[in-house]
Amino acid sequence: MVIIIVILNQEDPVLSNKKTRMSRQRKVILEVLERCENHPTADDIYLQVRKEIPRVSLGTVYRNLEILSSTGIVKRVQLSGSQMRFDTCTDDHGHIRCIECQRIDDLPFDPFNPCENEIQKRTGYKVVDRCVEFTGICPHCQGQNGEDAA
Amino acid sequence: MVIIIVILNQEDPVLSNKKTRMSRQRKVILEVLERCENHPTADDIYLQVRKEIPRVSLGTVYRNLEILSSTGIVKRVQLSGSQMRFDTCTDDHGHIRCIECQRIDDLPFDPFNPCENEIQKRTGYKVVDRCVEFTGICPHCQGQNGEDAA
DNA sequence: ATAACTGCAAACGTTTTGCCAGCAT
DNA sequence: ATGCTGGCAAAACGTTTGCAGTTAT
Repeated sequence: MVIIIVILNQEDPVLSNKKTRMSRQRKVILEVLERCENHPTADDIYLQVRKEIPRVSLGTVYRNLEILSSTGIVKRVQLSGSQMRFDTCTDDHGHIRCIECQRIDDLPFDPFNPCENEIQKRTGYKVVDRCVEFTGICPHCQGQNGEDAA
Repeated sequence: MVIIIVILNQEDPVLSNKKTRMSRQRKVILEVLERCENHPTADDIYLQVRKEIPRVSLGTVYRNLEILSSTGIVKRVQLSGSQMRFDTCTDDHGHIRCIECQRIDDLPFDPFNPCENEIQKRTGYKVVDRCVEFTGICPHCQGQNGEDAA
């Protein structure tokens, strides 16, 4: 993962266009994002970063997430709920959220590939992206209250 | 579509549980929603309703959308962009948004049905809902600036 | 010197809430 | 009389922005 940072410092074509520097704040934000499994919100990230840089501001977190996502290193994912979420993994994949505990997991496969052509054919749209969220009850929560869940 | 309203007045089991009345405002909101093709935002709906009930408030629109969606008559759809969108059609379907003109169309078929079992099997989640948004360029916009789009 | 960056605080847009009055049962 | 409802205004919430000072090149 450090590779990303090194690439950035060494004139990554995408970032060098934007004359972007790898500040301490940005580095930590990226590290948090890589460490985090659960598609954190900006505020989640802020709280994590604060452990390391106590005076960091939420504005800085948002600004950096914006810059990082404009480069494609980070992906903003709009899932249900009122907050934007962020993700380092940029390949297409869906998400599944537990309606009990709110955890969000990645789908282990892409359910859409076979559909894009079909969509293009039937709607006339030229498809450029997709975003999917399933909701359900995760195995753990099914265990906890199997009666409800079933 | 009026059927819905009639049902509501005649003690629809869902709504009668909630002791919900069909007020003029709620009726108009529902009508706007049924007339609207394009997954309107609360504000879109507010502006439409105001044509008929000039003193209606935005709060009322939100309150009613909340009530209607809790009964399942209306579905909140969280798509990209900062605003919630609403939809009368409650059967599962995906959406596709044009990145040029922002219009949103329904997908003419459900690309997920075959996936749910697979997801359940592979993630252990019990799937209860799904939400999908594709983005692309609609046929109209492809025509307008085919060079860009292609 | 320049340009990117930060923290802070204010502003912004969307949604929710509290209050009191009105209306249907 | 009760309780769902509406209008209004304020609050809440997530996010963005302006500013002045700091840091890296």
